[in-house]
Amino acid sequence: MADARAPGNRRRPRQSDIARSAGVSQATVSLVLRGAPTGMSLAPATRQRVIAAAEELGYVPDPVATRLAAATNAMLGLYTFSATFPTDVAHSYYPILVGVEEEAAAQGQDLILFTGSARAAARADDPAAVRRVRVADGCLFFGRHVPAEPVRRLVEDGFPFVYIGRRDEAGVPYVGADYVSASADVVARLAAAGHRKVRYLREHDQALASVDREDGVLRGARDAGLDTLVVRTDGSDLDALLREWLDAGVTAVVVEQTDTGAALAGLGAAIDRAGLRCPGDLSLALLGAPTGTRGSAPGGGAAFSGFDVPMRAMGRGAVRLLLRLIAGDLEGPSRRLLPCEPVEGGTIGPPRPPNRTTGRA
Amino acid sequence: MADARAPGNRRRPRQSDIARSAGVSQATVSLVLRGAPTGMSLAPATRQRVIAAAEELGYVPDPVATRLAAATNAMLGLYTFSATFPTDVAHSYYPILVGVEEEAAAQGQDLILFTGSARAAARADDPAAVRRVRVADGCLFFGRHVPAEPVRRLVEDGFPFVYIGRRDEAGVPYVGADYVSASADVVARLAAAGHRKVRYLREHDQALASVDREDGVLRGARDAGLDTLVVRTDGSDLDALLREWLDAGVTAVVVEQTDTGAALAGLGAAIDRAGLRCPGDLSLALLGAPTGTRGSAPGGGAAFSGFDVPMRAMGRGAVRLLLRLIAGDLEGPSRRLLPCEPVEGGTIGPPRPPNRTTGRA
DNA sequence: TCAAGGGTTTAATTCGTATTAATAAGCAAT
DNA sequence: ATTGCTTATTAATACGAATTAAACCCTTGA
Repeated sequence: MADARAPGNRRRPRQSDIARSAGVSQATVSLVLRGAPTGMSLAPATRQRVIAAAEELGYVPDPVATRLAAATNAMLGLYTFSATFPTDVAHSYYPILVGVEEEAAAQGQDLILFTGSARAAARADDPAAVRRVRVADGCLFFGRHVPAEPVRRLVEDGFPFVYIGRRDEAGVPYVGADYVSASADVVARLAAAGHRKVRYLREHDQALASVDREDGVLRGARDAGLDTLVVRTDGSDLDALLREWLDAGVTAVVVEQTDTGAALAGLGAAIDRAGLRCPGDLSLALLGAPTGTRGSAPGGGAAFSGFDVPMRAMGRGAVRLLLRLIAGDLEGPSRRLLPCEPVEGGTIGPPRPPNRTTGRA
Repeated sequence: MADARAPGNRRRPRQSDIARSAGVSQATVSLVLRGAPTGMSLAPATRQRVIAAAEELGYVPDPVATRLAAATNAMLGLYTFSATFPTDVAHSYYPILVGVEEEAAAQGQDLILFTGSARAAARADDPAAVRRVRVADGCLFFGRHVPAEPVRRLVEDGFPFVYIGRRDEAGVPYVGADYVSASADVVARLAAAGHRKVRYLREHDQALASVDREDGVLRGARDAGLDTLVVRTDGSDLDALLREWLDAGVTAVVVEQTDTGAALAGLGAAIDRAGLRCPGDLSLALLGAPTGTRGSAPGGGAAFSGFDVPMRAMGRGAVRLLLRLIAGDLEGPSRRLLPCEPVEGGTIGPPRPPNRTTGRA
């Protein structure tokens, strides 16, 4: 088991090889390459010889050994509880990865994707596997289904990590999005456009992101004095519900955007089947608009009105926060909520006059 | 720097703690927890005591130490030479990552993205930085601009690695796509549709992928006895060229798909400006069609005809090959070209009759 | 000449686990 | 009682680098 080396293969050079080659001790090699502590000096000639030998042999420090000796290795972990690179292009999380990668690269940090470990952990139902993240200097966590216990242990051990997305657990650092304010703001915009009767469509999911949006919607509705109702759906058979809403004088619908997009897809299908136009017949707002070109709404194909989740910024911010935690020089709070940019879009208009008839029977 | 431990929490338990608690040696603990080699037996009572103590203390093995002792670390590297890591889904290489991650996860391997190192290497123009990939058990390389020297060193050292994309250098294992056959096949399809006069538009790039496509086009044209000409472009000002072609009786154009997409974009713009329809006025074929929905062609918006680069399969295949190299049990060749799937699309039609006038003056 | 001092280098130890060679203990047979 | 043979356990060491205390120069100054 020990020998996984391909045949006919020189061993990776280590510090002792350099030492022998340069005629010094391993300790000296470490001091030269790692940098001597203040007050200790190396002879320039020695330094040169060591560096030359290291170059000659193609030495690269073993991050595992480095890590075991309690230093850092310029590697950040990324532990996701789903695929890191989503196969489905419709998957909405990848801008986070873009942000993480951008910032990590800018900071000279490499990235370890614990996809193999995560998969193994899930398959074997082995909560201890999360510990593997300790090979990195610190780790980003991301995803909905997170085993609480192993993460609690990481906190306890003082291992630096950051969640992407808000978390409730005490002492867990995170970088999230301020869904509450953003959602309230969307409702306020509907109110400003003249809407009085609004419905909020969400999924059955218990995720914090969903809870926050609902909180925001309710807060915005209360502040504006709107008639609002929260409805949960799995996205199927929304035709009757839509009809009912229209008959009751509802003029605007707010939908949450999730990773599955079930609620949105279901509503969109129902709107198309009913032959409704947006925002002519019905105003639509999306809490968390998908980025780029994929945001064409049903009933006319306009860009969704709503807000933009700053996913890329979250990724970047999480990396920055993590690096501060690793360095230990954290002054401010280790929990941050980033503001969501309002998206004007084209699906919010004035409310449809109650007398006008809808698309078709 | 040394202390990454949060203040005031106890050190996490290690094997020696269990040993003390159970009244055995550390070696025994390791043997119990890890499993003794065949031929060596543990007393059931001892085993019980050790397991109980480990449970009691909440022991979890330190993966860092485990790997330091075990020599292989179940980590595969991924090093790209492009300016930015293709985490953006819009990037044409993204499916490769999907494939790599899929297969790595399935094999229980974690993935190290050397984005930070690559960036640093590029910035400092330090070819030695590539050596950092040795922290992984093996590495995948990917990208057009590859510093030859450090890679040659890796070959020399016997470090297991695999290129994604064909390489000329001797002894470099790769998983690529058979652009030659696929391109020849596309030309054959044009010939079968009745086209006699065809132009091939490519970029100035010297990349092997471009060379292969041109070779394939030329081979296909020769086999079918077509009148063919290769034209290089940077994608700008193709209007005059397009006009010239039409006047000369050209009825089909083949374009290469690259990471920049410059040639294709330029031709598309020229076609749109000329008000041409595809395939009514001109047949189009794309060598390496973008996957999914992004492939709508100019002059009508049909899906491109051409072939599909099996990027996902390349990613998966590269991981599999790399693991075989690492394990050392390689029987077959370490160079593989995967076939490209032909894509029917809607931009190849019968040639336009020579008498009919084109879109506009 | 010896001691003191400063600049350089190294021996020794640490990190936590895996593994092997060696030891100890138990028991049967001689 | 001694040898021989299992079975159970441990001492010792490797893994590769970081770190500290100690040793080694080589000058100066007395």
